Amino acid sequence: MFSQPYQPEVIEKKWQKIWDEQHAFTAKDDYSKPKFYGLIEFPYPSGAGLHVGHPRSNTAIDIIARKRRMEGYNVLYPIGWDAFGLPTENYAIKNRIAPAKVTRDNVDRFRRQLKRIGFSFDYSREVNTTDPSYYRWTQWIFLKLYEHGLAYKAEMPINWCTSCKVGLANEEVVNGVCERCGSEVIRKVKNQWMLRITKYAQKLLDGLDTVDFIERVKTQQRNWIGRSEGAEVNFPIKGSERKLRVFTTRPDTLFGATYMVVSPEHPLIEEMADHISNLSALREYRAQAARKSDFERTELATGKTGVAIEGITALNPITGKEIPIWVSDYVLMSYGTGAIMAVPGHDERDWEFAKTFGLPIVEVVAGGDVEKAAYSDIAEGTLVNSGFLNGLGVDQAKKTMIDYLEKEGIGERKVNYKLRDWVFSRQRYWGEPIPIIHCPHCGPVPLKESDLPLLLPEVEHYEMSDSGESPLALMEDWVNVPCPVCGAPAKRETDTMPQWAGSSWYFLRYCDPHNDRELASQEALDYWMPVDWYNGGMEHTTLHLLYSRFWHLFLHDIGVVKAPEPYQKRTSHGMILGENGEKMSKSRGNVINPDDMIDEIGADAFRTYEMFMGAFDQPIPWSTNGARGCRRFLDRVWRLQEMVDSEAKGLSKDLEISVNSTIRKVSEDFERMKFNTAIAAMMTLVNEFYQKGSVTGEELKALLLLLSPVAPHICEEMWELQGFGEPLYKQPWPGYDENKLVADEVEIALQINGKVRGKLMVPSTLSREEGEKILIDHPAVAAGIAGKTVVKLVFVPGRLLNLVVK
RNA sequence: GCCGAAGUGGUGGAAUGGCAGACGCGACGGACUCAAAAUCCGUUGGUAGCAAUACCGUGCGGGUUCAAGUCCCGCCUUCGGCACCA
Repeated sequence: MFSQPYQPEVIEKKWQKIWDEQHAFTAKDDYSKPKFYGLIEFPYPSGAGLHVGHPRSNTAIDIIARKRRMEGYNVLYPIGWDAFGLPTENYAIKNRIAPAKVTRDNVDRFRRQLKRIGFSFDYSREVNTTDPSYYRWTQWIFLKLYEHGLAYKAEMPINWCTSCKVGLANEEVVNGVCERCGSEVIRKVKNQWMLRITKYAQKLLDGLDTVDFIERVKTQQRNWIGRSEGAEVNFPIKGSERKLRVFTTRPDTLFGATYMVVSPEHPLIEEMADHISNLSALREYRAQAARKSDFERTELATGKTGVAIEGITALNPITGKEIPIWVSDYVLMSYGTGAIMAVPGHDERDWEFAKTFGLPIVEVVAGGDVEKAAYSDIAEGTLVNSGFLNGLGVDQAKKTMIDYLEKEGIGERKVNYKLRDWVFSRQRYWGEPIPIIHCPHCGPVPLKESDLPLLLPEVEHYEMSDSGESPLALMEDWVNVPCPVCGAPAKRETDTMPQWAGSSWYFLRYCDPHNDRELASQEALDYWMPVDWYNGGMEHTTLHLLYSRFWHLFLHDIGVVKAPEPYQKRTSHGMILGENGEKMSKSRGNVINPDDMIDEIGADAFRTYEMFMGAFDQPIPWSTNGARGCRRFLDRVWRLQEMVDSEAKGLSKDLEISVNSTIRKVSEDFERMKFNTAIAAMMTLVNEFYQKGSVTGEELKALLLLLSPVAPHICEEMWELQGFGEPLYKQPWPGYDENKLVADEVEIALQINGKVRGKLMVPSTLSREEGEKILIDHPAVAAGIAGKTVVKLVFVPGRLLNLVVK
């Protein structure tokens, strides 16, 4: 009689050691086998340690990776550390410890925590973005981007904390105030490194049609890129050669353009300063707009402000009518041309502005009432008051107008994107140094590839300087170098790269992580890429996921990688909330620590609960009782060993169907990430074993194989205790018998007019005719149809018989 | 305002247009125990009924269908993201 207790704390350590010693999960460099590359977002090793969100993603792909190995694939399931970044630097400043040391400690703790959960990572391929042998290649990619004109320096407004006197990353600005000191954040123009991601806007959009990403990821990226089609049109300025160029998506409404608006920073104002009579008012307005914080700007988004430019007017190029030019901060310098033609009849913002300042509103699309509201319906409206466009629908009018503009040389077709270039500078210490030297004679000079990596020097203080420059600026020995071209005294770039740099290509490094000649060998990249399945958080959709696609598209264009897109499939998990249904956070006091949970119920039960708690793609509150329920389930699985019938061969007759259909359901559900229903199916099977009171060796084998990707330690241990042979991780994934999925007899519902009147066991091969007879004869049905006429009979084999009567 | 996701028992959630509530949590009852814990067995949407059973029930209002949680039209609410993008 089997009586050993289930002790996860013992067997989990035991099997982790065995897997480790046997290199069970090491990806092979055998490029002849079919491969599977599963990826999760590599963690940022924060001081707080692992939280319960990490294991949700990791376990999901771990299940897939373990299943793929059993299916015979050569599997790459790597792990690494995205270790540059602000929290580490801030912690280092506060506690006076070197960031490199903080990172080392945090990585060690994270690795220990992850190992405890039993993920089948290939730890021999670990990468760390702060390792010079890694960031050497991050810098190399930067040089390539620079060489191809995709990295440039520009005056860009950044977030500026008025109290700390430092530039802040967007992530550090919370509700318009500084995350650290709580004071106001304004826009300040600084010289910044930029990456020309906008050049890839169309490719980033087109690529989405070629990959298997969940729809909401595609939609969010499409919205973020924000493609819009229209035209750029030149408006002459009266009595001048200067033209004012605008972008519009509604060229059809050109006849209704009654004024123009330029953004406060528009160059027109200074260029035509001589002709403008209220220059000081305009400059004052511009200064005011600059002083506004982002927060204020959105707060004020309801009301419109503006100043008319006095002294110059524009001409509507179609009607020839003279129209005023205004300045307003609702027009952004960073989109389109920084100037618009205002059509108040058919644009809500223009309408509001016109009403505020008493500007004329002309209806050019009939269908609404332009005195009451802007009419912007493009599907219904018909053009009026528009000369040669009259009577046309909006779509047709757009085409006709653009053709006309191009023929007359007034304007041309144009596509615009909301996507902005990527601000790539941080005035921070803990990031990759940008490998550029600024020479007073030669301008920016890139380092030679052979001089990489450009090491991050050790400094005394990690605080930003008073001028808002990186701490590197104070390192005179490091900063002052001769120009590599002319030898004149020059200075190194002191900004560092943002955290997104290292994570934009880490999946390539995993393919060949120890290569010191190239970022990865061609063969390794050809074999492993693209990533077959990438799971991660929705919060990265328009950041990391977009940035890394951009880098990969670029690396494809310069011949480093074969395929344009890095990820074949992208899925996303729902966030785990606290027990009270709120987001987990220290301040709310509802954080669940995975270590505590594992101490109580073991890693296998923890993994099982992470997958069982609910639909994988939905946000879901944590329930410690629910997690304990999963431990109970594993206890029941363990105790199956007390009821093994060692005499019985194969599957017992009455469980054949259950076992086969469970194998099918679990196999299919794992692929669809329906882990909760897969586990439910296994619970049901275990309940059936208990009903029967015994289990055969074959039945137990099937269960252990199915359960092993979810709860690998207990399954390995039971496999060994039962003497089933070679370790479980080396076993093939179970198949099922198509002929053993349906019972000979099935229960069907008997319905009258769609209402259930009875249930009946019938042979599963029952024909429509036989069914009809049975139905009519059934007492419950006979009573229901007495005195009525049968109109129709609906027969769904194996499901129901429905009689329609009148 | 725009985009997206979602509203089902006390609770987390199941359900290719085909018997709503699988599986788990909680609760209740029973067995074992001196007792408790653990474990095992059972009950658990609502109303009425001793019962068989009947009626009602998937955010709200309509519709399509023999049949709707599921499809269509019109709303309401919650959550997430974006937000003056011309």
